[in-house]
Amino acid sequence: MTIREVARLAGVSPATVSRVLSGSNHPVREDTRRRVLEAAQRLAYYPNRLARSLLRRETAVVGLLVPDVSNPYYAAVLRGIEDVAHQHGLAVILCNTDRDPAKQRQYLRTLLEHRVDGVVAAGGTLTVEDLRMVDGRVPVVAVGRHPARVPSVRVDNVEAARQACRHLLELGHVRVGCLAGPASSLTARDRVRGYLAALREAGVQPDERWLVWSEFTAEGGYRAARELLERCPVSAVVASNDQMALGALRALWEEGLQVPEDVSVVGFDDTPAAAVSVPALTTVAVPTYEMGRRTLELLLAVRAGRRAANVVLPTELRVRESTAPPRKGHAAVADRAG
Amino acid sequence: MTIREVARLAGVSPATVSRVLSGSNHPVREDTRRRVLEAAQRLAYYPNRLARSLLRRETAVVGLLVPDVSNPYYAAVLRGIEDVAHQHGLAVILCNTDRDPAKQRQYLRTLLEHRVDGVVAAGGTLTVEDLRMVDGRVPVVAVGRHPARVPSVRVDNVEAARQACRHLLELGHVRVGCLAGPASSLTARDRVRGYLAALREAGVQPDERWLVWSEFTAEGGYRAARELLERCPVSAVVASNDQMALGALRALWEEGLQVPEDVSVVGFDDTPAAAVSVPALTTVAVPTYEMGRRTLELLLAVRAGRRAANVVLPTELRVRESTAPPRKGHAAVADRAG
DNA sequence: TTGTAAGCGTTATCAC
DNA sequence: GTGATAACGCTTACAA
Repeated sequence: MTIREVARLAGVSPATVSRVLSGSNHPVREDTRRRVLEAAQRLAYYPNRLARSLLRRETAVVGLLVPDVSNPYYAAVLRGIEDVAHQHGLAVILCNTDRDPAKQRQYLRTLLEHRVDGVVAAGGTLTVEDLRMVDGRVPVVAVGRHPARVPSVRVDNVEAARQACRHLLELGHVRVGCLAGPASSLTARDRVRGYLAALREAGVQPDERWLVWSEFTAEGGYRAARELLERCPVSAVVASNDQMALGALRALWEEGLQVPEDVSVVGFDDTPAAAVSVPALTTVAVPTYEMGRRTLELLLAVRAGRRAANVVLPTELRVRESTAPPRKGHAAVADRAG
Repeated sequence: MTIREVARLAGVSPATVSRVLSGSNHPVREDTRRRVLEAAQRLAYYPNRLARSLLRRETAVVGLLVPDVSNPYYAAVLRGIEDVAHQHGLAVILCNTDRDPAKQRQYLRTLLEHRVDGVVAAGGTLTVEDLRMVDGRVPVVAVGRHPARVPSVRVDNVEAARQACRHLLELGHVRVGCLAGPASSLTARDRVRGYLAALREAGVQPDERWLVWSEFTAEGGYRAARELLERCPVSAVVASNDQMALGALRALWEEGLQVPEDVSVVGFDDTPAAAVSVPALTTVAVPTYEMGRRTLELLLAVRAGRRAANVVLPTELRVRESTAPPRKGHAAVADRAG
């Protein structure tokens, strides 16, 4: 089923069919157009984009490199990206890198071979070397903090974490723990930096035992919280995302500690689960979906040769039920967690 | 940067370059091969798959139609699909249909135009009409229950829900509510059927007030649970997925009801959050990731013309902390929820 | 307003 | 073992 067969059925040349079907603005007589449309319809003809792309040197496909879609954070970003892509008639190829440099290079190679019109890198895993490989062949943009110098959309995680920690400090907490994401993640590191900054600004000397590195998962948060409780007493905890916070809630509960009475907990991202947990999580809302949308808009801008300014989206602390002032004398915490 | 330039630099013909680079088994002298590889390396040459695909009539791309990636269920399935695809050198184009028939048709059209080598449909949204459109142009397989007759990978949701409900019945519950997913979802309907079947098998006449239809989200579960509590007292609830169950936990807690002492709750899917919630959710584990893997393997089989038998994967009830026998006389429940 | 023909970058076929 | 050449299915000068 090719353009020639449609042309034959409609009694016109392939060129005319192309002009009708490809949305060219070349003039075509109205009834010719109708005949072509009808023929295409009858034959259930779908133009071959490979042929078109080969000629036009653009594919209307973009690639997305992401550590792992099953992480709700990236799933939300992806959704934003895909929505805007779809609006603009672009298809999205998904690549799960697992933060593995070799895997990522391999994906990048494939995307290049497919001659994608753009690449979106999420999760900060794109190296300078990767970027050299891509170099001018295809526009690249990033979501979230990134080592390589490419246009990006992100939030200020340092500031956001500082805000979260300050909330705790203002409630009167002094011994504030931090359940950090993997140190390989720039986002995780930024959130730790904000946490530490808030402490220092409040004149609190951070105790290194307060900081536990772990994974961005419920299980990771659970383990980190247990580790923290073993190390030393704290009256509050800032987790690096909501799943970790939820895991921490569980660990605290297992130790017989009440949230927020014995220990306050703040999460990050404001995923749907945060609002319905018991207690509902105080958390820093990160506009993940919107970040995805803006990222693709940025890519579109770069592709069109327009000026592409980096975008920093705002975060917002949502105070719910998991934070409160510390107990008067929180000996109880010290005792249990000791 | 084309194959001719590589050929020129290596001092050979394009044909030879192709033979070296495309993994053909046509013989090439060892040192010629080396020269070609070197030239390709030096020029950072990436073969153009559009040209290759046009000729070979296969693209090494598959399309995935899914209601919404930000739903963790589909994200997990997608991850399984993408992993196997990647292992076989296939790229995956992601399409979020939002269960919108028009949107889905549009995506299907795009996939057809891109000449994908296969289509995976998830979420049971593929209509018979859609299927006719695709008809023999490209293999199609499905994950989950499906109206159209295509090879599929699924679990027996009726049986799984029956198992969940029976667990409650065996604990001694009689008034068992059901928080159902959207009636537009075949999976949701199957889970309701299993729930009803278990009741009938136990000689319990289902009260229609026990069944509340809602969304597959935490918010949906929360609302459905509130609705149920307003309607009539129940001592147990089977939710149609874990997020709904989590939302129900919250609603119950707001009413001052203890889980599992006052009301037992069972979830569905066994997402990571289920294990760390308080109380930890009793739930029916659904092998989402594995379903994704098997689905792509099925597609590969169909594509290769091999026999493609439908796959039904097992589910497993995981009893944790959210279910227990009902209170002796559960007047308390009736009172509060009345 | 329509048609003819060249060519996008590969690979398969055939000759050498 | 290697090279010339003809497609693959479309779009776009250019000609009519």
